[in-house]
Amino acid sequence: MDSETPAPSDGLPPTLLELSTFLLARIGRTARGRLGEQLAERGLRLWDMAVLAALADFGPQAQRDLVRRLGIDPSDLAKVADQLGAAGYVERSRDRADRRRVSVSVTEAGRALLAELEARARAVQDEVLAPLDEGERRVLQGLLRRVNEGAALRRGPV
Amino acid sequence: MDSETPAPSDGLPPTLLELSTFLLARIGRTARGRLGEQLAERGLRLWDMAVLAALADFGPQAQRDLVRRLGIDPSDLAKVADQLGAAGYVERSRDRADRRRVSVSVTEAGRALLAELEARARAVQDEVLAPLDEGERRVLQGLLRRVNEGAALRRGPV
DNA sequence: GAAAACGGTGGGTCGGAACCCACTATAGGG
DNA sequence: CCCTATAGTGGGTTCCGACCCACCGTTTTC
Repeated sequence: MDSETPAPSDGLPPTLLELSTFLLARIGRTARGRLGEQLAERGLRLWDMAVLAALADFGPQAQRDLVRRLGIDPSDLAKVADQLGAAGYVERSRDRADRRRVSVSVTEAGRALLAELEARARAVQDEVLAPLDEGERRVLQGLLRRVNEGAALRRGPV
Repeated sequence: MDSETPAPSDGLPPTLLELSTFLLARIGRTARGRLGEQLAERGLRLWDMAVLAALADFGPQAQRDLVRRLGIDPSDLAKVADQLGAAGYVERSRDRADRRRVSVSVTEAGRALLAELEARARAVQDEVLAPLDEGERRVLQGLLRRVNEGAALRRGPV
């Protein structure tokens, strides 16, 4: 099943294990990597999922709004939207009120895709958080939310 | 102080915020990034710190042991060791018993550097975990340790 | 309307991390 | 001895994410 884990044969330096920073970095990287793999199977990347989610949650909006909301580079968003559009997951139309703007919306196919991606993300969660029981996972989730909201998060990435 | 946070102007899609995977990825990335910056100020990268920590915690050892312990690529380790050696943070000598092996050990300067890096890492922690009080941080740390030990972690990175 | 500001694109750079291969030197087994 | 395996090195390649600039069309301002 998971015979391909040549990971650190465990004996990571305690000095590092005591640093939450390191654990967060390490575990976060795992999560990101695994999720990335799942998305890659569909030819997608993290930003694609983020954009779909934003559209599903907040409804159709101009790219500039997505840019602000997600902190993505406008130029990069253009590419993502382009690809999602070509695949039929989103639709783009120029805003009639302000023709500079391009309004983006999810299609049905897009919603379906997002649902599938969510399922995959949860599957990854189950793998990564395997050592924790239900209650503990909720606690973790709560703490992570607080940390996430607590400002100090880095610019840029999802 | 931290006026340069053009981060997602907050309004990340709830769909994503419900996924621990995403929060872990996002927060982990922040932690990694911030820590990376600190190390960069010294011209170092994460691996350098990991290697120093491993040597400090487990004593002098051959590169092959570091390779197994940390899951780093032998070739990459060679480069890291090289750089650390040149800067005087580690010493390398051929093992007399088996002259293929290169035994690596931290110098005093190396230990001092490691101590400083630890301090910086803790500072980063304080920033990132700002929203949590002492008790919560301990809980988080405990959960992260469990997750980390719980196998399913990805190969490779620190 | 001319000039400045804005939304969106296309094209490209940069840096980091992981990975891989070919090669040297040494060790150890038959 | 010869042959294979092991330890370490040097020199790459590849991939990705972030970032940046020059540019077009549109809108707003005066």
